[in-house]
Amino acid sequence: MRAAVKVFAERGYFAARMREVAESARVADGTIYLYFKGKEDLLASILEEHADAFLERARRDAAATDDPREKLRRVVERHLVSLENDRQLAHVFQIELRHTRRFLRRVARGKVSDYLRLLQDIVAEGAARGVFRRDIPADMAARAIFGAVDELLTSWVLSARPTPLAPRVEPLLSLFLEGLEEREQRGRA
Amino acid sequence: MRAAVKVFAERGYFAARMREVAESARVADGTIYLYFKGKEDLLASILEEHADAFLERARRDAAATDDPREKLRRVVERHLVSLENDRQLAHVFQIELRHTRRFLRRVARGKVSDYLRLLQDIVAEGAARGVFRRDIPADMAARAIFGAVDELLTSWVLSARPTPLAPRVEPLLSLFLEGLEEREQRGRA
Amino acid sequence: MRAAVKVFAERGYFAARMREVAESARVADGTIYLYFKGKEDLLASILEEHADAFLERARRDAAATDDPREKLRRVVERHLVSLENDRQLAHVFQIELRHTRRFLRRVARGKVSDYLRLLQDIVAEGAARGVFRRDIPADMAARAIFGAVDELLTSWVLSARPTPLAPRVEPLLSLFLEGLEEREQRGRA
Amino acid sequence: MRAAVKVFAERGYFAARMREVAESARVADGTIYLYFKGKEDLLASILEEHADAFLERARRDAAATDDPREKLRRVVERHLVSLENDRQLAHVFQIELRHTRRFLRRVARGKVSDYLRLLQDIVAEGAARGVFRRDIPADMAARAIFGAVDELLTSWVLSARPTPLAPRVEPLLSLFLEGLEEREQRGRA
DNA sequence: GATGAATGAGCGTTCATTCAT
DNA sequence: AATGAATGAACGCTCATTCAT
Repeated sequence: MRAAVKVFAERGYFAARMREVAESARVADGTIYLYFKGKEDLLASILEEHADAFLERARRDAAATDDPREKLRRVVERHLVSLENDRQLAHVFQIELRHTRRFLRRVARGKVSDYLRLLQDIVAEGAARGVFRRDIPADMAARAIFGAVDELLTSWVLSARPTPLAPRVEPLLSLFLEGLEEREQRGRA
Repeated sequence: MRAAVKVFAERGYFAARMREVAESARVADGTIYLYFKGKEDLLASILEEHADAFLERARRDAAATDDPREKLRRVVERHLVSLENDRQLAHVFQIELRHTRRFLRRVARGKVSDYLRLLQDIVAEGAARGVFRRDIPADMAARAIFGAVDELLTSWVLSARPTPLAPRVEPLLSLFLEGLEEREQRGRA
Repeated sequence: MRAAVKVFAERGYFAARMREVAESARVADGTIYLYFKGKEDLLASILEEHADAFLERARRDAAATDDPREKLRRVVERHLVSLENDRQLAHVFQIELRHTRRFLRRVARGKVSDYLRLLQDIVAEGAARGVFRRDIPADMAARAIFGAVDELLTSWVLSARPTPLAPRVEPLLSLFLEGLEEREQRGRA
Repeated sequence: MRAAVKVFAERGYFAARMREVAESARVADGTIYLYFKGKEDLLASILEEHADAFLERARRDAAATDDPREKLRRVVERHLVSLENDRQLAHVFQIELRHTRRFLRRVARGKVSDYLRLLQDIVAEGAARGVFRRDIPADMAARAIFGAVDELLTSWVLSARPTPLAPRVEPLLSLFLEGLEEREQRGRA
């Protein structure tokens, strides 16, 4: 699977040949099919494995603090840092995972939904506690945050000379938080 | 080209057959090649035509007002409404345009850059005028806004029962603007 | 199709490569698929074309005489001579057409049924006219004759130094006719 | 081997997977190769085992009587009944054994030759004794009889609702014998 | 300009067989 | 003897593109 991430990142999913994946993994062509149903299943498995692990960690990060603002910060940081640490995986996640409509709809979007729900819950919780504005729909806020982070990562992946992502967390969060906070919270922020 | 949008939207770029496009356009297979270099050029041409038209309109929208906040509002609204009015085109823009790395990098991202520059200029102008915060990098703000709108559109395209997009403009703008504004502006907002 | 008969006869259906067929026909690989659905359809088409033509001629041969014994003679002769004149086709008919159960049952046997019916009708007519015995079921007699001819052809196809088939018609017919004839006919035969 | 007969009969030789045979025999994939050289050898072994046993019994049947007509009757009956009692085996014999030219020529036809020789010897003996006609070549008569029985069996195997084969022996024999017998014998028959 | 018959390169996957354990 | 994970050769078919008409 590591070999597949490498080959998919280097050549792109469609240009990648199963033979290349096999060679990269130092196994015979057929061996791949003992563990994966086919090329698409290989891609789906990469998603599953890493997305689940990421979601798990993100949920734990969020649970480790009480402040919804801090929860958001940690989740976004986790998102950016996870993929910054593995550029090949980032490539696969930001580009290769979006290839066919069917795949996007059935597989990739399932994981995105889980992630969006996590963000949405944090926002809704903040709204319930009076920390965040109530007039912004939580699902839209979640989607906006995800979209912003996703776009940041895509441009990072596509850029020839990528800049570090960690320093982006603060300004990005600041952008969203200052907007999400209730008036009275602003003095404190 | 209209036929191509239709077929690409219905079947997906890779599943779409040039023959289907030809049939849909009621011409012979070879005729397409009199006007387009090939399948990819067909996709690129769709992008070119609509992206340029959209950018043109968005720039005019922005130029029609002086207030940077209002500029952002009009551009975002133009973006959402343009694609809401043509779901097949939206499909192609949000999904099919992102298929191969090469295409994404060379073609699609070129247009995105132009669009990002428009947003960035508005943000920078706002910052220069003291309407927007100066501590948020304009390019990052532009990317965040584009990412949020893009994600909104993607989920709209993928959703089975899409909700109208126009009502999303206000809350989305509010989310970003309240965060982007300088402290002293907030009283007024 | 002639090229396919050649290649199938020389290499066998399974060992035959579509590329070989294409080369033999001096067309590109893909061209075959403009006229045939696939490899199996190519085989089926060979059968259809020749079996129908043979049946047509056999029926005409039979209709050209009134004597059931003579009808049988002409049909059997037509059968043997048709394939003796085209050893490659004979090969395909006797060997390659029997490859998969599904094919045998659905395609090849359909034509055999038509042929058996022709033989059976002749036998039944002879029985009705009192020329042939009535105590031999016509379908069984038809199958026995077909089986005998078929076996003769198979061994001819498989033999390294095949002997002419035409001289076999008389003794074979004699073998069957003497048995099929009513007692009283025998004096004359 | 029993497992192989079952799987070959159910799926066909080519569609049969060695794994299925192994599973059906409740052994591991590799175990088959301890006893058979490969898939084709497995098929050949099935043929060997049953064909030899059949030939043995057929020869004994023939030797048990003196009358060439009775010899033929017993051999044909043995042939039909042997396979009628084991439909899966019959399937393999009538269909699956004829798949590749090489196999047919080298393996299957060897046994057929032995069988033809048995029939031929009976016919020749009958001719020598004056029981059968001398003007019918014994090898052709043998082939005709074999072909008729073979065709009977093939149609029985392919038929969805097979009729019993035993009652076919008498009419079939009658068909051949009446034709084979010398004039003077006919009064007695 | 328009046609559409012909092209032919390109590849995921299967499965009989092997062999280290 | 038995296992079963690993092997890797082998191939039918698709479809974007071309070009003679």
